[in-house]
Amino acid sequence: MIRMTEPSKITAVPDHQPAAGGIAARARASVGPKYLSGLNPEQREAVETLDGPVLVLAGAGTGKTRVLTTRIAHILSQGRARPAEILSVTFTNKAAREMKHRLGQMLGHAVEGMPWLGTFHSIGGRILRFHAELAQLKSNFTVLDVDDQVRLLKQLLQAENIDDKRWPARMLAGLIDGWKNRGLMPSQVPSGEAAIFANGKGGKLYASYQERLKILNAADFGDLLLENIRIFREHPDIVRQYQQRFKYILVDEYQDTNVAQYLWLRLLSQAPSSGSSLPGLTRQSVASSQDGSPGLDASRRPGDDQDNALPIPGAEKVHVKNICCVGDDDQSIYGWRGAEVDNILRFEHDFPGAKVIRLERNYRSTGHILAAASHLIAHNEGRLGKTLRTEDHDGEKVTVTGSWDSEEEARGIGEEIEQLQRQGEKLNEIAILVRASYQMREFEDRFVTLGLPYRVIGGPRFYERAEIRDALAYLRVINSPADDLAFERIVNTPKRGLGDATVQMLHDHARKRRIPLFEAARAVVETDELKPKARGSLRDLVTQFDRWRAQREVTAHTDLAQIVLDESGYTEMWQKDRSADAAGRLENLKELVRSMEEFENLQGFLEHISLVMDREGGAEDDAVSLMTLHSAKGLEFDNVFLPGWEEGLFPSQRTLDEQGRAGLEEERRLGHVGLTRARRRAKIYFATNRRIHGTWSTTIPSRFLDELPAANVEITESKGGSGWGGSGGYGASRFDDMEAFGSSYSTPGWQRAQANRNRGGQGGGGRGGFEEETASFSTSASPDFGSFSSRRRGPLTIEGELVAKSTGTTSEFALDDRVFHQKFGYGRVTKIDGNKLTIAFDKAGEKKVVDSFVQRA
DNA sequence: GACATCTGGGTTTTT
DNA sequence: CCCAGATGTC
Repeated sequence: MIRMTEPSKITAVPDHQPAAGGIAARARASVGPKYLSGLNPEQREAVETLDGPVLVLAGAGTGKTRVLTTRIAHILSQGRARPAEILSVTFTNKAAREMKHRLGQMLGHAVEGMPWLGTFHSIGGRILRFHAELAQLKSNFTVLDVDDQVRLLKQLLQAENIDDKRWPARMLAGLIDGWKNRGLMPSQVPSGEAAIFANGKGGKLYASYQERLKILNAADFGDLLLENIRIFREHPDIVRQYQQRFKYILVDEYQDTNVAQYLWLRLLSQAPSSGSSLPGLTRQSVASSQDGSPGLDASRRPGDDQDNALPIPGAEKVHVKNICCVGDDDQSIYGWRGAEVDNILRFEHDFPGAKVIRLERNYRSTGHILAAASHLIAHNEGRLGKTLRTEDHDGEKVTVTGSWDSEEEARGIGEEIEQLQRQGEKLNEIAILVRASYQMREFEDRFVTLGLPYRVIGGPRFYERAEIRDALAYLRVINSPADDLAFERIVNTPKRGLGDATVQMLHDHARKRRIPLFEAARAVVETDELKPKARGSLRDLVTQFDRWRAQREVTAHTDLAQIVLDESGYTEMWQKDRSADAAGRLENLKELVRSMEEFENLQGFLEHISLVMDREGGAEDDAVSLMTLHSAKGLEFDNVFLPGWEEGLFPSQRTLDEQGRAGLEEERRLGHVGLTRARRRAKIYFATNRRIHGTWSTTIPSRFLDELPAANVEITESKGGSGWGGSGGYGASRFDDMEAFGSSYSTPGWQRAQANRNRGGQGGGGRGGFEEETASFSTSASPDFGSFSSRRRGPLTIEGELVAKSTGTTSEFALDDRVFHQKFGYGRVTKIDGNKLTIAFDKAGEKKVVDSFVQRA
């Protein structure tokens, strides 16, 4: 067994007595229910401590989900509560689904009766629908997504004559979102903050935005919780009702909660008997050792004053009931969108008498990987401190590999993946985790060339796709005629000759009479204010909607959706579209209609679509996963590649600039998350030159590399040779004074990296002459590429890889063939080399691809 | 009103 | 460099 020797930085909680606890646990284990067997003593304690507040600090890979689901099973089987009396919140639908699934397995039947297991937003939305009238909404209100929000704000800005170039709607949306995340209603926004937008109009805009939402019978994501909080505060009888209902509360990923979610939980977690105020709602100052940036600090904290003023009447005495929060402060990576690590750091203070349980036994990674991750995260100061340990063997060391530039990095990783594949590794067990999504393209290009199957995780979600949003807009207008945003979205989609001018006049008309756009349209077609052509198509549209609404009564909602898509000409619009992704979009539309079957009716579907629709699937095929570090949280792979560990990219310069020390610590946690995704192999990369926004710049290795423990890390040479060209002209490193764990590294590569780093400063000009086309060669086939420059300039290198990789068989394609590629669309074959084709794509430009990836068009 | 050209801006992402 | 939004032209 390997034990990390890193001492806990903060030990707010004494260690539990291993002897006594262990014996007691073992004694119980022999008689306990079946679902408890196989839990280690800490996990078991987390499951069995049912009374009072519990914080489970669950490090990466320590069986967090298992504890949560077992705890629910335990509560149920002990008869402590019925399924409908347990509130269990997660952040993502995926996590909620996973819990439901595992619970079903554990209990041996599907968990139909857990209506309150879901995401914060879906549960908040559910509660809000019950009390919609208290928020001046109807229970069929629409949930707006960011796009709708921004368009609405744009309209408000126009109405106020504010230049939306100088004051972009998107920025205002971000501000409002931030306020809502902090639980602030328009009247509670600190005046200083409200004033920063549009010369003091920010607060007023927030207020009028809220008014507009009510008129549109709509709520945004933030409202789903904020309106809950307001209703709870203003109606003690209602909050009491929920407090009584929820006998147990479980929270997943507590480190990611924001202030609003925290307040919401506080309100629900009080014992119903006390209609009391909440101590601990005073959020002043927990130690803020990690807050190094005063400016940011000031902007993050002002909400606190507001929190102090919570208008909750009643006695002092508080009974907090059985709330169990599970989280890992070391995996808090969403501070930039309002998550408050403080929530978890302050748990014991907020919930007096809380029991804190640490899960420190890692069941995922090998010794070296865990040691590297632990050592890295130990550099953070603001943490509760955990000491992860594993009983697994040491395994392979974490590797650090430097390359000349990002192309070489991608090439090297591609080769290593092929190597792993030859060793029998499943591609599904290989992931590349990047800091920023622009890093992905280089890998995609490379994989396409190699013919290596891959999938990108994350990216635009299903319901964010234009075609889905369009289809939904049609259905929204049918369901809710007051939904102006939806109407506006589809009024001229597909093109009907109803452009800006027409819409503008509908707006005027609607505003004058205070009616929705749709009704305005109905009225306007009776007049001759529009040109005959526009008038005709608008009349047709109104008639169509009337007909669809009538059909709704007698037609299944899935059929109706299909009818609407067909009759509106929307399907046809994509059928006619010759672009590469049209086929995929039609497929998505089919998928949308199919997914409607799970819902009772149109109303039910629309209520949930914006909250629970996420893309899934595609996991059947064996493919390498490509994603950001953020979207990797919660996942694990045998083999994890971590490219781009360079100053500026990772840690991200922008985070450092904006959030200072706290930002650096969050970046470091991101590194920790990345490493702990790996079960057996973790491979880190950095490049000396990287192209950012089109220009090449020279970079220096990430300071995080210095923070890895030398004993668990192996420095390897970049495949294909000498790494660093170091073109001089640097200033002193900012990090010379940082503790350098890696200073004892002795391989040539590392020394060169160090030498380069110590000369390093901010990239500055290194615009090397890399304009030449990618030198794609296969190292294994070309052992003697000596120096970088000889590789770079030699024309043969371009052919090297193609020759090496060619199958030798003649391609079934001929020059000038018209072909279609899933990703790049249509194109023409310009060159053939064995099974590798060079294709000039209509949209995507010239690419080299393997012939099996294209078909004749 | 529809299409072409231009400019500016560019982490991370859930709901 | 590459995309989205905004402006300009027919």
